Amino acid sequence: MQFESSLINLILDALKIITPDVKIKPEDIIISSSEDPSRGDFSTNCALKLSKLFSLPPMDLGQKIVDIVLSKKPAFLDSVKLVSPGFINLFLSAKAFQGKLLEFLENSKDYLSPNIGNGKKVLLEFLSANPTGPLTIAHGRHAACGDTLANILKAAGYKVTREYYYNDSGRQMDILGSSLHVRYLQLLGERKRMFKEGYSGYYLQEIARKMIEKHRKAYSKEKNLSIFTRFAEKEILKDIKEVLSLFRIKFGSWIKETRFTRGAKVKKLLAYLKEKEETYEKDGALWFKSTKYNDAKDRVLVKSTGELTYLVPDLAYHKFKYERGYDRIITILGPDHHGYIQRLMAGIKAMGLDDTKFTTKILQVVSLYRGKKKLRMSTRAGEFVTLRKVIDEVGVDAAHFFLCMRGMDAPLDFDLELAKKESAENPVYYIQYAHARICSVFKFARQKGFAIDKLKNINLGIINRKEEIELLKKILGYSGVIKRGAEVLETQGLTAYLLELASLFHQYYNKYRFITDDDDITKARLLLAQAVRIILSHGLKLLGIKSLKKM
RNA sequence: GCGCCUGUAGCUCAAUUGGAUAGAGCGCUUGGCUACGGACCAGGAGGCUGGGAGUUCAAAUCUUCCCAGGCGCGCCA
Repeated sequence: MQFESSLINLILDALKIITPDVKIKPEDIIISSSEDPSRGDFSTNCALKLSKLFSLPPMDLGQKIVDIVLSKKPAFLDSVKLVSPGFINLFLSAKAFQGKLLEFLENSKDYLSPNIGNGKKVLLEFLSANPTGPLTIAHGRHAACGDTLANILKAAGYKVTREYYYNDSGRQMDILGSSLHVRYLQLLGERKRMFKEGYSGYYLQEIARKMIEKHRKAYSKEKNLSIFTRFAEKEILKDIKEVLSLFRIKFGSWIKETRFTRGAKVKKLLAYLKEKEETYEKDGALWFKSTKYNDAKDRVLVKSTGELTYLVPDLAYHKFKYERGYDRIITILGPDHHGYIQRLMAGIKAMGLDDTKFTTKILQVVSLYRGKKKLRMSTRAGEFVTLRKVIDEVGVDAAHFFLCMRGMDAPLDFDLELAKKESAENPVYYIQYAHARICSVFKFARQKGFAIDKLKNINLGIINRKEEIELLKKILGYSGVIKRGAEVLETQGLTAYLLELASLFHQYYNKYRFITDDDDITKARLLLAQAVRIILSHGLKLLGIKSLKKM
């Protein structure tokens, strides 16, 4: 069991003694680890928070809690101190920490995975780039963050499905097909110019070349351009999947929009909304009363031409998400979609679905720099650095780390030149180096006759130096980081934590030796290093980064 | 104009979601390699958290008004 749980129970018991009839839940007691040693190992603000409920001044309530806790003298506590304005600082014994190290090594799973998910099913939709061009660095951020978030959720005990939804029809896809058509005819020698809205990127020329290789002139007189759309879609998706595979990311589910544009599903959905009086007709179009659900304005569902708007298949898609029985449905969207969320939410409510299961996260933009120069990006104009190129330049590991390093709602500056120039001092190398260093220590230890997996009769009482306790505290804090990441749906807590852990390890390494003349000390310290290694490796894996034995 | 996001050290960003003295990295600067890997470590300088008012034991965090930047506001997708 984690220290926090034991401490919460301790406080709860004390509160029960003070006033038996006041009901306090474990969630009401917040135990936080202290960064300043003078404030103990952990502290709680419960006396401040609960002072009104108990109608006692914080210091008085705090004193009562402290008195009761002290009277019990639990073995793992050294001392308890009340500090103005009402914080209670808890000092744990070194022995308590030593015991946890042993527990960690014997059953590390419990300390790596907080299990707040309880096997609940989560659908995480992310990336969902339409197949109109190669993936860019912005897509890379969606891919890296989404994937790591899925890993964190899984580590926290959820069952996660990664889903990719894309448009394979509609105006943009038509333009894509027409653009390929132009390139195709150009390559066959026709004098034809790319139209204004067309996709003029180089990749369509390559795809046109492939089409000629495969079909020669067969489609030179073709009037139905959907042949071209399908061909482009297929090639671009192939490229996207290839890059994702390079980027070590795998989706469990790929969903096409056309699945929801045809057949009975749409008719049924529209009929349902009509019956529930969520719609009305105006100017020959069918409107959705989304303002009923806090949308800024009502939205068209069926255009006066009889065509569907984007919203309709998307609503059908979200209904499909619910039909598959997920407990939570999370979608990561780009900032250009934030205006869309309200109407989607409105639709979910109008369809009678449980909107509390549904969460959207907006992932902010990435600006790519080469030194001071900002690189402009436009898929249509074909001006961009592809994700593939970025991976080539800075490597998969560094790319993953940098893209997961910032909060989702903070815009990210990604400087290629800096990433290359600094590659020797990259944070990701700093962490990987800590891991490699530990492996190297183990190798040396083995030569001296200490095999890490065969250590027995360890006297962990030797682990009692300030730096060692600090490392242990950090180690034990890992599952809390995972828990929090799963709660707030962020990746950057994990990257920050791993940097801190690596830093503590490097500090320790520089100050103390692992292999010493004293066998007991050697063994105990090797076990400490092993715990650090297990966490580094686990955390890096969640980030899609390799743990290296040698660098 | 309306809506969303952002504003913290020279730069890029944190801050246990309202906690105690606001922290890292880069850059700048002073030091440290005859033992497990120097891709490392120890120290220093650098702040009115964009500005004002409010809420309370406690505000970078919440409310409100300004200022600055980004994005969105189609019978596009």
